[in-house]
Order: sequence, then C-alpha cells, then structure tokens
Amino acid sequence: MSEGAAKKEERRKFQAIRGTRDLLPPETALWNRVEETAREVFASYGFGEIRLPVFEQTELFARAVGGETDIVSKEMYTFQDPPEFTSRLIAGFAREVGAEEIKRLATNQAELLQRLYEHKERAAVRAKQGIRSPLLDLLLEPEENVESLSLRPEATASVCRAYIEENMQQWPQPVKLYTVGPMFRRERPQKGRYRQFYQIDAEVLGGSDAPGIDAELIEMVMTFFERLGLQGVQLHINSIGDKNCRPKYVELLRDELRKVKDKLGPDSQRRMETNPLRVLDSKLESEQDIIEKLPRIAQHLCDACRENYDEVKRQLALRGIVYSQNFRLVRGLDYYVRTTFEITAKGLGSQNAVCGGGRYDGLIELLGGPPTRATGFAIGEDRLILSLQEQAKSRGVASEDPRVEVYIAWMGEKAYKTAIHAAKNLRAAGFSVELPPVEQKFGKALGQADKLGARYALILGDNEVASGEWTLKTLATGEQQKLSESRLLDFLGKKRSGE
RNA sequence: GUGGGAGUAGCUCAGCUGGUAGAGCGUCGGACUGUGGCUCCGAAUGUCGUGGGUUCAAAUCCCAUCUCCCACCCCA
Repeated sequence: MSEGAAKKEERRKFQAIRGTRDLLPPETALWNRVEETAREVFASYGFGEIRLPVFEQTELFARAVGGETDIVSKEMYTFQDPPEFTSRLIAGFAREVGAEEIKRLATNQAELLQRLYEHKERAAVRAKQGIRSPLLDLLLEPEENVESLSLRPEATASVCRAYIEENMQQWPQPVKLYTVGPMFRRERPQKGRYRQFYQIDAEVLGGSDAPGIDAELIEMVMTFFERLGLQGVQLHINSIGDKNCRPKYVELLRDELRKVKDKLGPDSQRRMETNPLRVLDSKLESEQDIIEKLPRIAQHLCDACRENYDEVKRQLALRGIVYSQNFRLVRGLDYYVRTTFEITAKGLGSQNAVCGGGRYDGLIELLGGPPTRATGFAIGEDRLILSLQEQAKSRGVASEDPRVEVYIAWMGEKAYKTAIHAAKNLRAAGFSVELPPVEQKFGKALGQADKLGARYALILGDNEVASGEWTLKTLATGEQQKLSESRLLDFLGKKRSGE
C-alpha cells in the first residue's frame, strides 16, 4: 500500500454529504449582501427578525405541511430522540433471543417489530413479578420520553408554533416577522435544489385579511428584488379559494379530468385522484392542450374569495406592481388559501421559482392556536444567488469587492514593530489590512499584495522608520508618496469616501 | 424513487481504435539581497472516483458501485 493511496483514502473519507455544500469567499460576500438587503428592506416595512430552531417535533410539520405531502412522507430528516432508543431496544432484545435469531429477524422488519411489541407486553407482566433487566426498563420507559424530531423542511410551521407558544396574539396585530436560515429536504439534488438550502422567509400573522396586507407583502419582495438588481423577475398570482369553494372546484376538476383520463400521462392519472390541482402544474407537452380547456378556479370562487382576489389585484395595481394571473399556479403545501403567488427569475434551469407564498388563514388554528389570519412567503436564497451570479456573468460584471485594502510590506525588526502598530491603527480606522507575519523582500511582498488584489502597499523599511515618513504605493498606478502616519490615515480616509 | 450525462494534478481539460500519464492556469522557489504586474528557469502535487473482470499489458474494453451534474416526481 503506497503512501499516496493511503492519503487519498484518508481524504475521501470525509466529504460534504449529498445535496449539501460549502459556501466560500468571495461568494459568501454576495450572500451577506443579499441578507443585509433583506434586513434593510424588511425592516422598512416594519418586520422584525425571529430566529428559530432548525428542528422541531415531527408532528408539527406533519400537521402544518400535510402528512400526505411528499415533503412530510418521504423528504424529511427525521430521527428519534434520544437517538439510540431503537438500537438500544434491538440490542437488548438481541441479548434475550440470541444473535442467530436477531440476524434472521433483521431481514424481516415487520416480524421484528411484532416480536418487539409482544416482548413489551410481556415486559409489564414480568416487571410485576419483580424480574428486571435493562431491556425491560427500556421497554417500560414512558413513550413521552422518546420523541420523533425532524429537521425543518420549511419555516412557516415554526413561525406559527412560535406565535402560539410566545402568545404573540397579545402583541399589537398583525405581527410581522422574517427569518433567514437553512431548511432540509431529502430530495435528489439538481440545479437550484439542495438538501440543505436557505430560505428568507417573511410572515404576517394576525390582524385582518385585508387585501392590502397581501399586496404590501408582495410589494416588499418585489422591492427587495429590485434593490438587489435582480432581472427578469416575473410575478404570478392566483387565488385558490378557501374551504368553502375550493373543495367544490376540486371535485369539478376531478370530474372533468376523469372524462379525459385516457389522454393523461401516468403521473397525472395518479394526481387526478390524490391532488387534482397539481395536474394543472404538469409540464408534459401532450397534456398542455387538455389543461388549457379545464375549468379554472377563478371562475368558481365563492363571492367572498372573488371579491378578495379582485381587491388584491386592484391593490397591486395601485402600487404599480406588474403581475400575470396564472390559473395553473397551485401551491404544493396544504395550508394555503386564497391568494397565492410565485416569483420566477432567469438563469435558473428548471427550478426557476425564487419565491413562493400565499395566505394561510387556517394554519395557526390547526396547530392549536386561536383563529388567526396569516400570509407570507419564502424566498429560495440559493436560487436567488444563482440568478444574481448568472446575470453578473452574462454582463461581465466583476464580483464582490476586493478584500485587502492595505498590504504592509516591511523589512527589519524595527520596521516590524512599526508595521504592527500601523496595522492596528489602520484596522481600527476600518481598513482591511494584511500584515505578513515573516519578513519578506520588498519584491516578494509587493507580489503578494498584487495577488491579493490589494489597493495599496504600505512600505516600511529602515528609511521610513528613521524619518517617520512612510511610503504608500498605489498598486494600480505604481505611484508612491511619503506620508506621516496621521497624514496617511487622513489620505486613505478621503480616498475611501470617494475623495 | 426514476431517467440521461460526467468523473484524469488545486482548477480547466488533452490522452484516437489497450503498451502503467500530459498541457494551460494556479501554488511554491529562483533570476530580482528597498519595489509588484511582464519575461525566463526550476519544483511539488496523480496507485487516471472505487472495487472486480478480460488481457502478457487497462486511464482506455466489460460489470458493479460511489460521487457530481441535468431532468422527472415533488417543491423554494
């Protein structure tokens, strides 16, 4: 076994797990700019930040997102807490039944669970007889001591949980919150889709369901995108009715779909039964004509929903927001009612939605809170960044700011002392300073400065130390000047503020 | 979960129909012991994703597997 092979083996042992990635400088500067912009814009609309745990009880998501959705049924990272419960259980069981038996059972989970269950029933009896063992103790442990937890696949459920738990209905209504952070879904990665992905999330909870709230929320995202200079932004809106009119429409849709069942692909035939609305979303070329002819929900809204939808549109117009109505826009999550919207951007491949949102009036009540109106959106930050990067690429714009402003080239022990002092003061004044830790020849030091993209090199040698007049070199032009320390700070300060 | 494409140096890739590896860029050192970008010279880094098979011989052909990319399902 060669050394190289061993090294390689060692290195490939650890790698970022599928669908996760490292975000590195200078790209992270863009992430920060995006998040800072969000904070500024959202604050100007009266939103405050909420920071949430990244994991919650599984039941919260099952209830909020919908137990039947793919997200909950197969895409969540779910685990037991304490984590070793199951394995301890099986290990204990193995000691009682023997290794051979457990090996056999390992290939048949159903039987294994059945046996464990029987074992548990007997455990209570045996405990009464005074028989004790670690396994028995474990089996008799109250169920509440073991919880099923999940990494959050989205943020809305947690925000609602917090609203209830923190009694936010006592706050002035509505409560406007935003949050930024990672979400987790176990999906097959593709362009703009990761297993750990980031969302910028905003929610308006409580108060009325005035269409002005929905419209202003949309205005806020659009303003945010505009502030970032995001191009090719398109707003799609729709109303999917409420619990009065949607079920009727869904039945109507299903009936119509049954008539054309033969012309539908297998996916849509399945969706026809499970979630007919999703058929509208089909990308299959052969189904497009059929979908165009299907009844549209806008024509089947109840009076209240229709009035609400009309008013949202009027309010958007008042704000000068351009939108297109998209009857095929159906949100995937169970909790949405009435207004739904989605924003797409360019350069994103097939996952081109950067923001999705809508109203979810019933959710907080569903989670055990008081009846509460609510609306919100989630921005896919990874996709937003991707789109910004694509457009920067196509326009040939340089990426984020150079990192080093002043590179200190020093020679000699005395100069080093001065350099340390200078670095400290320059940094205190807010400059980004690179101070090489070991002596280098000036040629080498300037080469380093150049490679790091530094704007200036501060040259400190015996001459400078003796005279107190330091040499500042502007790398781009090669110009040099002699400056005292105070004049140096002054000079750089002026340069930075645009002279 | 399903389908397609791809894995060769840190990066981008070449290596045709089998004869145990190259370029450019980057990194480091030197020409250049108080001045960078240019140029020139030199160096380091690979059991060619991994395992198996065919063969005298495999980066190259076959099988399996892993990872990445793209798309479907689903969704931000």
